[in-house]
Amino acid sequence: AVMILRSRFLDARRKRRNFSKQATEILNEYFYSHLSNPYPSEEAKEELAKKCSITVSQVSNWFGNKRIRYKKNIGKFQEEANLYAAKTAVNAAH
Amino acid sequence: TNSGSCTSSSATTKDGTASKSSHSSAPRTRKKRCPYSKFQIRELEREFFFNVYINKEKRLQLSRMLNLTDRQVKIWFQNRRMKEKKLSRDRLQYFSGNPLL
DNA sequence: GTCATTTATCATGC
DNA sequence: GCATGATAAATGAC
Repeated sequence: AVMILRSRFLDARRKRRNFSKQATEILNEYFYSHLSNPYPSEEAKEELAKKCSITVSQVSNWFGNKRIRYKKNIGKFQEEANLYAAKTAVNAAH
Repeated sequence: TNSGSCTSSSATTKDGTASKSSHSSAPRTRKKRCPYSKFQIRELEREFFFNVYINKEKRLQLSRMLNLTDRQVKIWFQNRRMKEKKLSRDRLQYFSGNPLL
């Protein structure tokens, strides 16, 4: 039984599973509303992790990947950026 | 799988003193990340298992054997310790909320 | 020394 | 076939 858990843990790490739609939504909202400084504090990471039902490490991974991939091709993310910019604007109005 | 593309030499030749020039901002090109070979990893892991912190002496010896710089070996051990710490954290989290225990 | 990070690479999802 | 999450070298703050 222990061996089963152990092996399950070992391959559960690199086996990739996409995050839920809601989780990606939450992460993107934070990223594009902090585009000038997309570096969440440790506390912010914990809160995001809780809201997204993922680990803090996964939040760090997501922001690391997002920052570099956004920087490398801003044009590709322009549409996405506008989308979330509008979304946060609406939220602010409420 | 990768062979000779990354082995030693590239930036190590005479490092530094290139001072010459590159005026003001010398954003010295970040060394390209080159994955280590299976053999290099095996030897590094062997030594890590033996001792999580490596001597300067063994470090030099190992770097020569693996055709890496001392700095690379030093950095590898630092990263490896961080990996071990993260593995511990993940194990704890993974097995903590487990219904079968 | 640790540790967050950058960057390229790896492995998978679809 | 790329998008995406995780990991592996490399840097820099402290």
